[in-house]
Order: sequence, then structure tokens, then C-alpha cells
Amino acid sequence: MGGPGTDDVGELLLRAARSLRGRWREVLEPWDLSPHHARALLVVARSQGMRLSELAGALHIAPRSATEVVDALVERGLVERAPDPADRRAVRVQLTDEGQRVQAEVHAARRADSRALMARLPADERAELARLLRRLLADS
Amino acid sequence: MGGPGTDDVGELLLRAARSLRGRWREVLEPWDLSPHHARALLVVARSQGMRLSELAGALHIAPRSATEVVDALVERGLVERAPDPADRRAVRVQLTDEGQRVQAEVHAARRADSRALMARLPADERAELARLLRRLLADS
DNA sequence: GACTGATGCTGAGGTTACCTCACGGTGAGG
DNA sequence: CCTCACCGTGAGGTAACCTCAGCATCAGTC
Repeated sequence: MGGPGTDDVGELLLRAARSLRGRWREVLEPWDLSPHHARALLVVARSQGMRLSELAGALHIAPRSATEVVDALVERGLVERAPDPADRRAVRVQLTDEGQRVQAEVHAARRADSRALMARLPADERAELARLLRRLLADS
Repeated sequence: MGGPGTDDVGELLLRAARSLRGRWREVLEPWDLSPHHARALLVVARSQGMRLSELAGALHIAPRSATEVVDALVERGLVERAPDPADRRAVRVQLTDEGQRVQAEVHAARRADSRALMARLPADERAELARLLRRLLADS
């Protein structure tokens, strides 16, 4: 808008985040992954063999919805379900080799892009930005 | 990876924005408005009598989708369609009195909330944050 | 003044990412 | 072994998008 002075820092924050997400979406195109699925892939990579319900928690979605996310990733051959030997109700989710590979590539690409954006600021200002954001998030 | 210090400023940015949006959603509850509809209401308020296609542009959605947004707001009695005297194909959208009232309230509430969050930072740091974010947004 | 091609909105129908509810399989404590 | 809690999933629903087709209208050409 270019309102008066846009003293509204919140609006700036949202716009910056939107820009970042837009870039991310573009970055993901080569792999034909939605940001959503990429995020799930990353979470699974972070803790292999996690339960479906844990995944749901990590993604802040209902357990039922985690089933669908996993279905989609399984269909793409990126993750697989494995029975939990200790609890036959539970299902453990882990990356396939393909999933491992894709996850690594995507993660690297995202990181590179994020870094490219942040390169607009010199290192010290970037650190300052991080500090300020962390402070905002102190207690949610 | 939660790496050492999460040098990933991008992630912090996204998290801060998510937190802000979550709060916004709560703020809107009393009016039973989705963030989406509230945003549309605000856009219409900013330029009364705008065309549906303009609204679509401002919201970055397809023209067809603007029809639906307006339908919803009309149903809630917040906006109304008016014929464009100069072009009988076009439809102009404007706030009803109720819409005007609600928009003002919502806008004030959102602003107050954003301000409450930002109050975690002293004024000078807030200004610094705004400066840094603006720089990130410099060109898309 | 009629023809042609663009433009503005909307009906029909599809997709994605969520949700709740109900259910069968399983674990765990009394 | 019985009940009660918990795990994942089928069924079915919603919100916010989309594309495509169609009708009304406008603007320029002859």
C-alpha cells in the first residue's frame, strides 16, 4: 500500500514472509513438491521412524490429516510405513533411499535460496535481524 | 536440523509471521471472519467502488475466486454489488454501513494486537526491525 | 449500423489441505 | 479377561482456490 509510514511492522513481517514462501514454492518446482509436502519430508528426515501421530503433532495438523500426507509421500516413493515392533497399533514412517536423496537436495536448495535473500543484508545486520525475531518469538 | 544456532534467519521469519497470523485469527473470532475475508474487507475499504477484477488483482487470486469472496461478504451483509454506470459488464463493490463499521473495528483490533506483540521490543529496536525488513523487500 | 474480437462476471465442476466422527485392532491396569 | 485408552484409517464434509465455457457488453473496423 505504501500507507503513511507503515509504522505497522506486523504488515512488513507478513509481507517478508510471503515473499519468502513464494520463492520457496518456486525453488521446489523441479521436484514437483508442495511446500507442505516438503515440510513433512523434512520433519520425517529429522526424526526417522517417527510415529504418524508424532508427525501430526510436528506439523500441527490432526492425526487423520497426517495419514493423508504420508499417503501422498508414499505414493511418490519418498517415505515408507513400517510396523512398530513394540506396539502393533503404531506405524513408523521413514525415508526411502529416494526420499533421502530428494530431501537432501531440497533442503540444500531451500537453504541456498534463503541465503541468497538474506545476502541483501550484511552479516552483522542479519544477525541483528535474527536477534530481534527471536525476541519476538520468546514466548509465543 | 535445529542446527547449532539456527543461523537460518528465513526460518525465524516464517515462524514469527506464523505466530502473528495465529494471533490475528484469534483477534478476528468475535466477528466470525476468516483472515481471508477480513483482508478482502480491508481492500474494499481502501478503494470503495472497485471492480471485482481489481479486487482479484489486489488479493492475488483469479477473477472467478473474487466472485466467491464477494458472495460471502454480501451474504454477511458487509458489502454490496452496484452496477457500473459506465460499463454494464462491470460490477462495483462497496461497503455497506455495517461493513464500514465492522471494517473499522477489525482494523483497529488488528492494529492494537500487532502493536501489543511489537511492544516486546523497545521503540528503537522496532524501528531497526522495520528498516531491515523493508530492505529485504526492496525489490520483490 | 452490423461484425469481430476482447473484456467482465459467473455457472459448473475439480483440486488441495484441512477437519470431525466412527470403527476395528491393540496395549495396559484392575 | 475386561474395560478403557490409544493408534491409524474409512467415510464424508468444508474452505479457498483453480480452469473452462458461456453470456452480456464494449470498442474498433469496415
